[in-house]
Amino acid sequence: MFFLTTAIDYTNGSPHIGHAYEKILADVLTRYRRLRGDEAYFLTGVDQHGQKVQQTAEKEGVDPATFVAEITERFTRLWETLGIEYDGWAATTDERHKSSVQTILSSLKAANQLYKKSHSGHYSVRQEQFLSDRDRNESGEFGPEWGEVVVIEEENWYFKLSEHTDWLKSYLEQTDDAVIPAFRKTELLNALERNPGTDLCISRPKARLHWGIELPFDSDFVTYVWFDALINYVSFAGYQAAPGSELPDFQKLWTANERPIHLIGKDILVPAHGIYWLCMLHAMGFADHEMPRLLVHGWWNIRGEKMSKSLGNIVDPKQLAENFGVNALRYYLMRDIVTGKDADFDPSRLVMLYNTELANELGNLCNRALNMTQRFTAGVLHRGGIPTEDDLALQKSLIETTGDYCRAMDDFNVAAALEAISRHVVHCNGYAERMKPWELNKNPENHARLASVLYHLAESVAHCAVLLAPVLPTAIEGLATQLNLPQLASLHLGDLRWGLIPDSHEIGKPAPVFPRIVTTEKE
RNA sequence: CGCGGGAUGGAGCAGCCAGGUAGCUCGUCAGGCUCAUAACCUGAAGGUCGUAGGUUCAAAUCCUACUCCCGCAACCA
Repeated sequence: MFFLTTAIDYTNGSPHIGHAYEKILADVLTRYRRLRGDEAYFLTGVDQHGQKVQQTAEKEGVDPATFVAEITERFTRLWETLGIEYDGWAATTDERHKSSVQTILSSLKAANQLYKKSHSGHYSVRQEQFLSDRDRNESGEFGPEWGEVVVIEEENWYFKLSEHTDWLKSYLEQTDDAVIPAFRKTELLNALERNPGTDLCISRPKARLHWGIELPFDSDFVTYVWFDALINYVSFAGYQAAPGSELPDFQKLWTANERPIHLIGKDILVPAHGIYWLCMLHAMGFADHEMPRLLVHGWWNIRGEKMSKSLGNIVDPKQLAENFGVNALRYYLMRDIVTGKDADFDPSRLVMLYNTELANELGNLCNRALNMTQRFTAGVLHRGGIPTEDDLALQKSLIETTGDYCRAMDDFNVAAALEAISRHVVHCNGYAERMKPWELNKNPENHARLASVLYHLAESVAHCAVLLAPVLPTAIEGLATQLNLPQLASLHLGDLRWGLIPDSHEIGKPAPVFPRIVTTEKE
C-alpha cells in the first residue's frame, strides 16, 4: 500500500499557492500510483488548535470552533475546485484524533517519557509567547514588536526528546530515503549536530491557552499544537483506533511493505518533522523500518521574494483557477518546479506553458489528427499495413517516453515526467509534417498508408492522455471522448502497449480540449 | 571559519549524486507547410556552464579557495 500524507494546514488564514501546490503534488503522486495499479491512500487535513487560532478568533470576536470551521471550509472548497481527491481527512478537532493524542500521551507518560518541570524566561505579553535569544534585535534587546516583555516562571510538561537524538542521528545516517531530497537530510543532520539535546515542552497552561487537547493526566494544561498536529499522521491512519471508528486499518496502511511518505514543505522539516516527529515515533516504539520517508518540497517565490502577508504578495489559488482554469494551474504547478527546489511563480509562464505544451502541442495534435480522420477516412481509424521506418521510430519514441515518464514519477519528479510527454508530442507533430497525410489523401492509391499515419497519431494521443491523467484527471475524459475510447480512463500503465485503438475504430467529434488562453493585459 | 541552496547563450530553467561532443521552453532571425486551436515543422545566430587553482586521457559535473544572491539557525503553526 502506498500511503501518502501532506502537512495539515494551519487554519489561521486563507489557503495560498503554496498550500495548493503541496496538495496538487500529493494528488498527482497518488493518482500516479493508482495508474501503476497499486493500492494507495491519501491523507490530508487541517491543524486547528493552538494559540494563533485562539488569538485570531478572539480578535474577530468569535469562538475558536466557529472560526476554524469557517477557515476549514475555505480549504475543503478549494480542494474540491482543484480536483484534489483525498481518502482521509485529518482535522485535529476530530474527537477520534483527540482521544488518540490522549492515549499516546498516557502511554508516553507510562513509559517515563514525560516529566513536569518549571521554566523561567522572557515572556511577551502581547504575543503571548516565550522569547529566546534569537528574538533579540541587533542591540541585544527585545524590540517594540514584542510589547511588554516580562520574566515569568511557569510549570510545564516535557517530552524527553534528548533521549532519542542519538538514535535519530544513526537512523538518518543509515537510511538513504529518510529525507528526500538528499541535501535536506544533510541540513537536518547538521542541525542535529550543532544543537544540544534539549527536551521538548509539550504543554501550555490553560491560563493562557485553552484551545487545545487537554492532557489526560493534568487538566491544567492543553497539548502543544505541534505535538497534537503531528500525531494526525497515525491517528487518522487508524493507529490504536477504537472499534467502529471508521478509520483505516493501520497495519495495512503503515507497516505493510512500503514506508509511508510525508509530503511537507522545507520550512517544517527542522525541527518539527525531522526531529520532533521521528523522535516521537521512536518513543512510541516504532522501529526503523516503520519510519516514514519525508519528502520535502520547496517554495514558490514571488519575483525572487518569499511570499508573505507583510509583503502583500500572496497569490490566491482560487483566483488563478478562475482566471486560467484548473488544468492550466495544475499543469503549471507541476511543470515549472523541480520537486525539492524553489521556483518563481510567474503567471505569464503559467499561460505560456499551458498554451505551448497543452494547447499548441498536444491539444492541437489531437485536433489535427482527428480532423483529418473525419475528413479523409470518414472518421474511421485503420491499423494499416507493415510499419515503415518512421512508424517504428514513432513507436520507439513512445516506449522511451513511457519509460522516462515512469522513472521521473517514481523519483517524484513530475516536471521531468511532463517534459517526457511533451517530447513525444513534438515527435508526433514532426512525424505528421514529414508524412504529410493531407498530401497522401490526394491520391487514392495511398489510402492504406494514409490510414496508418493517422492511426499512429491517434494512438499516440491515446497513450499521452493516459500518462497525463494523474496531473490533469479531467482532461483525459475530453481526449477519451473524442477518441471514442471511454475505457482509457480506467487503464493502468501495464495496459499501455501499441494498439490501444482497435482496427476500424470510429472516432468521436474533434473539438479543442485545451483552448488557448488569450491574455489581454500586456504586463 | 554557523548551516543549506543558487550562480549555465536575451529571459526562465534542466543536467551535477553514478566525469566523456552543453540541453529544454520562451524570445530573435530566415525558410517551409496548410490537416489543425493565428496552431505545426525545419534551419540559423547566441554560452570559455560565477572567479581562481587542482585531480584526470577527459570537468558544468569531483576537490580546494574566493565573490555575489537567497533562505534557515529546535520549546514562534
